[in-house]
Amino acid sequence: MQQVQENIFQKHLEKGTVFLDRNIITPHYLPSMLPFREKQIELISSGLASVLHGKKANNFFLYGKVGTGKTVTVKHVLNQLQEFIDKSPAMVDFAYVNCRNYNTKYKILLKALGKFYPKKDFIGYSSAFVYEQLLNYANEGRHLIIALDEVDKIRDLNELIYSLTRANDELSLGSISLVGISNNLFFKDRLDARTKSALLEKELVFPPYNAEELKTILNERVARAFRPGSVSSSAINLAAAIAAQESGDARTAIMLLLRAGEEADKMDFSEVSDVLVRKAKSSVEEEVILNVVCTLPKQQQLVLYAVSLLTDQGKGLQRITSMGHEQEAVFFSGDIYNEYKRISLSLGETVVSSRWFREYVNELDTYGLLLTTASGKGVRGTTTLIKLGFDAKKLRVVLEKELMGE
DNA sequence: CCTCCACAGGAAGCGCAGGAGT
DNA sequence: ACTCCTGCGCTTCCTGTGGAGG
Repeated sequence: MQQVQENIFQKHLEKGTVFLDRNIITPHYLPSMLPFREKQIELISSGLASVLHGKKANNFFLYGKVGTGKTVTVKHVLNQLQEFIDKSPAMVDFAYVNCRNYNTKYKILLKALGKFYPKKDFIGYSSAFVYEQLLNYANEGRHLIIALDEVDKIRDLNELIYSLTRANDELSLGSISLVGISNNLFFKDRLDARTKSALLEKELVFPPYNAEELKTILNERVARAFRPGSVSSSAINLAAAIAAQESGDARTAIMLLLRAGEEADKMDFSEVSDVLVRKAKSSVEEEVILNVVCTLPKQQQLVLYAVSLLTDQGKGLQRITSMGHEQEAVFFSGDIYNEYKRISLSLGETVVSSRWFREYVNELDTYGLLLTTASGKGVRGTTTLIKLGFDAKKLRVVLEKELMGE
């Protein structure tokens, strides 16, 4: 009697899983339908459609918080445009650039040119040459659209916008238009007037999703990402509710279900329940924080560490609330500065002036890592009260790894 | 009331790196 | 290869605000 030896990988394939197509429930997945963004899609596509009539398109500027569908919407519109010009060729081309990775004028132009001339390699050529090539490409009568995701990350944005608007004046045929995307609402203030009026020709706001909308989005994804019936409706509702409460962020909602699904597989459960979603909550939160915190400059990490250390040690001010006395982790900016100085010195890091320290605090505030309030009345004239935006213990662990890891 | 303290945030300026012009 | 220019990160200085205390 001959027994067929099973391949050792077979059992992993047959091992139960709640997923049908895990890829669909990741934040990178590009869905073909974008519920609750019909208006934005319509506005952008009608604005860009003028390139099909051989005219320059409007410059667009889109902003909204993380996970409000800015990137997905733009990619969706561009995909549709590609499909359209595949069928009925037009002198139109576009490039999508994520400026987190390509954060200077030169790198961006190079990246765009790489899309326009897939066969050529421009690495090593001068900035002026690359710019000329781009102009030549447009001057053959092409209308170009360049989408700049995370525009606020560009170091020499004024320079870039100036070059590209000037390019349009120089071109006899063709044009170059921009679609800027940002989640930093304050970054507009850092631009000079000329750049502002050029880039902000048409502005579009992406509002956060509410719990109902998130539910619809999740339901649609779950139907294709998971096996039928393997996700309880209470799990979906909870994931939507958590994400809506935090920030209206579809990315968080999707990550919650992804992690909950992975946990279900690990435990050999056949259903993703709300219990697993709740369990996934802290690990997703940590992931989000970790991503933001790790990309912070060292000095800002030190400031953040000072606040989390003081918070964790329970040294906050005692404040009187309507509920009576409560220990709350609120600090004066001066006390944080002293703690920051102490930590930096002991780690052998440079110590910045208190003026610059205040700039760091403001920046951490815009990321939501710190919550600041003007003291108003009752304390030390006008000062800033500082509170931690996230769990002190978790932040402390992450930062200690970051700062003292090596 | 005046002065001092503790701080906010604007303005000017400084050293540096890197890109452009020659 | 060299200067010149420019933007960036930062310090220094300064004006303003408002409570605390003499």
